[in-house]
Amino acid sequence: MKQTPTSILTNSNLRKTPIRLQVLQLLLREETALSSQQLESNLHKPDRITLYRTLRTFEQKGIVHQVVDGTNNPKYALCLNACNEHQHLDQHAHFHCVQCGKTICLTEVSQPSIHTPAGFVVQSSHLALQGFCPDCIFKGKKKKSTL
Amino acid sequence: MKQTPTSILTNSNLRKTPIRLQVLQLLLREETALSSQQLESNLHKPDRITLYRTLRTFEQKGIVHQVVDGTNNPKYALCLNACNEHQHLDQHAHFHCVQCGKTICLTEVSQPSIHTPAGFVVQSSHLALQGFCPDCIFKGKKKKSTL
DNA sequence: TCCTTTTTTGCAACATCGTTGCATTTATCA
DNA sequence: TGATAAATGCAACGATGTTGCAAAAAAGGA
Ligand SMILES: [Mn+2]
Ligand SMILES: [Mn+2]
Ligand SMILES: [Zn+2]
Ligand SMILES: [Zn+2]
Repeated sequence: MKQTPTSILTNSNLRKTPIRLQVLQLLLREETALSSQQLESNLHKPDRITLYRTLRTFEQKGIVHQVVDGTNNPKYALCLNACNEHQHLDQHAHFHCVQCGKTICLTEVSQPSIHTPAGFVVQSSHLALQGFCPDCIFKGKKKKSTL
Repeated sequence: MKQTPTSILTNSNLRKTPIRLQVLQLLLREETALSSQQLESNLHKPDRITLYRTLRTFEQKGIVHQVVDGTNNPKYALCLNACNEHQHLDQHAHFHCVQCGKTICLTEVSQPSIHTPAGFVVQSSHLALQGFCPDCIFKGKKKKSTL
């Protein structure tokens, strides 16, 4: 079934409030991961604190996952359907375009298997790639998008 | 030749000031990457602003590299000798211990080669691993170290 | 529709992190 | 031991993120 803001909130037993619906709408429309600032500047009646709480709630419920893209500026993207309040299953790489600033989930690129030095026990990993996204390889697009 | 705080500053044409010498001493002694807060709390007469400027200068000169360990809290570690003011060559993975909080450069683990989707041009990457470090696999050590 | 219950919001207040401008101090070297 | 350039220390500011608490709003049943 296709996901809608309403269906997502219903499935997670969360009330349908304006900010939550708007955040989900933005994340569903964009294919990219968004920072809290990017979300805030695209909301209708934004309240910083409510947005932070919204994102935390979504993360706890398995609706969004926090993205590590190497900028030390946390981004948020929709989880795959398999995630829920008990576990996150978002083991894919992420790409950050140094030209337009977009951060993209590479859902088809799974975490590489690493030969870790003896004595280390790896539980999870983040792979963040930097470079040029398909839109930016060709000359035209130069400016950072606000979304 | 063995690196000392003094030799490092001399090689980079930087003046030998107390804070710079202390930061280098800490980074040389610890095998781990340290955050600006961790550094600050282990300095003798710390000034936050001077420390930030010190770290920025060191990064520009190829003395330290900023470490992405997945916590969104930037860490700093000494570069290999090959780095300089023109280029950084620190393409290794980093490990963050969820028990003791230490972040360790895995200099022997180089970046994995990734099969990126068509259209993306990768220039650099960060691989951050999370789990238990050798010191923390066995029961004893439970508390986060301040260094 | 209206009332009750529970969740969610909005605001104030605060903490941490990081940056810039500028006058003062200090390291370096002649 | 000065002269000079580099580095520091401080004030001031902006951005980010958190908590407590009273007010508002969503949900569901009467
Ligand atoms: Mn993702
Ligand atoms: Mn490193
Ligand atoms: Zn791009
Ligand atoms: Zn450890």
